[in-house]
Amino acid sequence: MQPEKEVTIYDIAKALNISPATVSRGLKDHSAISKNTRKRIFEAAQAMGYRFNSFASNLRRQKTNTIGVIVPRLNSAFMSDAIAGMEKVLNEAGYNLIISQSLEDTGKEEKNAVTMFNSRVDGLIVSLSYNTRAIPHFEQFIRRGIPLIFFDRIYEDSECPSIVINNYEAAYGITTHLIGEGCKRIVHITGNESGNVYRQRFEGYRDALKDGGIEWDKQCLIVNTLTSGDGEHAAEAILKMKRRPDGIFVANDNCAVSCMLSLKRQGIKVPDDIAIAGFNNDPISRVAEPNLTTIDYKGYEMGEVAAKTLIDRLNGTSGVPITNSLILKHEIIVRDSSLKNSRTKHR
Amino acid sequence: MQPEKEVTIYDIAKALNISPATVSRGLKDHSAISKNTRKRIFEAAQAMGYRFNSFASNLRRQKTNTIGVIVPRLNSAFMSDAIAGMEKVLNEAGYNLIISQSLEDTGKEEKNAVTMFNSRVDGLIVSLSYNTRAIPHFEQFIRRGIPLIFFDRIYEDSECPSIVINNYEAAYGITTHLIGEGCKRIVHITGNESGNVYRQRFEGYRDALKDGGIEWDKQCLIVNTLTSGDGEHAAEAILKMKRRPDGIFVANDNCAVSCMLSLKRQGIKVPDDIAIAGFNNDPISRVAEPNLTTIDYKGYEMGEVAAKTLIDRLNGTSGVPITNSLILKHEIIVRDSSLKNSRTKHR
DNA sequence: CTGTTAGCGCATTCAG
DNA sequence: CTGAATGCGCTAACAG
Repeated sequence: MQPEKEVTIYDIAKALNISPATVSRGLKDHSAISKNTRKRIFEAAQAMGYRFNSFASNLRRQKTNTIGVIVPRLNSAFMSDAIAGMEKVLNEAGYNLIISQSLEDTGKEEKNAVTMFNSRVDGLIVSLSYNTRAIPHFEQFIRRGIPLIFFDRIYEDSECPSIVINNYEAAYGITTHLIGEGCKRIVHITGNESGNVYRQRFEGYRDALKDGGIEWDKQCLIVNTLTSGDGEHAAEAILKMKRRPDGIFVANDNCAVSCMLSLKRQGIKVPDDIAIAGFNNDPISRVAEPNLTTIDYKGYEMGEVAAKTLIDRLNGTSGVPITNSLILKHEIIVRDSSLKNSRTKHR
Repeated sequence: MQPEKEVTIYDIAKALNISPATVSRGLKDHSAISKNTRKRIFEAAQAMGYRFNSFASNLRRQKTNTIGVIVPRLNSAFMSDAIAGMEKVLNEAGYNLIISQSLEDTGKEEKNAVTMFNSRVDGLIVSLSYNTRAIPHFEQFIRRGIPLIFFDRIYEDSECPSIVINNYEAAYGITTHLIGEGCKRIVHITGNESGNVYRQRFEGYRDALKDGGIEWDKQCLIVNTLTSGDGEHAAEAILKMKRRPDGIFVANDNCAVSCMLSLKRQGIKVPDDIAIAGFNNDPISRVAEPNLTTIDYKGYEMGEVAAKTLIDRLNGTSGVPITNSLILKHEIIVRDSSLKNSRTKHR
């Protein structure tokens, strides 16, 4: 089968005996084209199988109507929600999305950034990879005036708008909850402390201990990459501790669940021997037994807000200062994995 | 801060006193440019902050180096694996990806197809949405000679290459396993039977029953959309059945797990009262208690293969027939949720 | 090995 | 309300 030839506005113009300029305007509903001509143009375009050439348009207009998104991974409940939220808002505003994942690798993140740059995205929404500590690869965007928005895993030293939750407060709250349930010795399993997310969760945990009258013990901090494998290793480490903890606060649900299951396999009772709390309200937290106490925050909303903030910047009357950072709400979801007291009370 | 002006190959040419054509060639490592000139060009480009304009290039070459991907959803373990596999292969081959999700809505799938078409993707990889039964929205690609590859949820009546597993065989195998564990009455929970995936799983189940000497009973088929909500409803329905089943084969893990948890909440023992098996080997299947027996198939590999098949088509010496469809391997993963016999034996 | 030339399809200024 | 003319930046003949 022969590939059909592309139809251009010139072809339409010729067919209708008008000029290409008129066709171009008619196609984009320019007000200065008569209703009738416009109608004829649309009909001809339809009939001839015309398709808009966005490359020519982009080249001409020096704009792409494309937004780049770089995230650590797509395959988490939080992230795919966030992306769904962005897609909705940006599509409605007439933008397309190019999505790529850094797979928690700063090198790949840099390459992704180059691709986005060369694709001349009109704006960029980023959640940083695990180890990224500096953002020279994003500075070219800032220099060229291309709006850059961070969400969740943000770069704190930049002027860019950032959409986050209050990780400190969430961690403080959930740790306080564990203390309220009677935990005296609480281990914290978390990720690289140099990023905003895990550092703040750690700080919230630490301060909650202090304010709860529990002395902070270095032994109680386990830092890894929060994979499920890490959860199992952490469980081993915990079982080997001289002073065994009676509570664990893990900075993500995946790791929390695998840690919990490992502990259970070794005969530990959860929450009686050790109470456990996670972070993210991943669906997995509702499947694990006992169900996992965790922090809920809305990925979809975060995506929407990030996208809206970006659109503000794109349309923004420059000079007018726009809200720089937004802190969205979170919620502590208390489930069985941490309910020491309530168990005693109820049974 | 002033946005910097764009540097073009003309600027580089002027700076080096050579022609733009030479710069263009040098930049893409054309063999007919001396090593020395090439080096000077790269250095100048670097120094001047040049960035390649893919729109101009695309416009000129009538190619985009972009591949479109349309899938039902991104947020399943299988799908994000598949996409990771594609991304790897296609990136290495110099292609970019535009990804979009139909959210199981044929209407959105159609819109996505239009976007891809207007973005002039060089090729398209598709897994169909739940209800899609006809593909007029993809015919324009075929007409224009743009390679189209289906994977997993394929369109069976098309000439397009398809990458799948043998759903029939997998379902047959896992049902036979349930029968081997002593199940006499096995319910099948599945999705819309008009798509290849769920129809074949149903047929495999039905034939396994027949070959296992179990009479096929219409009552035992529950069709829904396989969400976790559907799993709960299915559990209710099962509990209301006059003849209660002793086995359930669910066409996806998510639904299987929520069904299993609902049954457990109602006091059913799994696997003793009812054995359960799922499909997909989703991480959730290893978290649920008991661990879920399921079918493993490799999303990553499927993505890689789909991408490679596409690349073959793109480079393909036309006329040479290329393998049209590929059937990848699957594996039955037996876990506790279906081990009636073994339990008896071991304890 | 390098240069000249032309045009990909569209949007926009300016002139009617 | 419409048309003529120009160029966005790059690539690929073709010609040295």
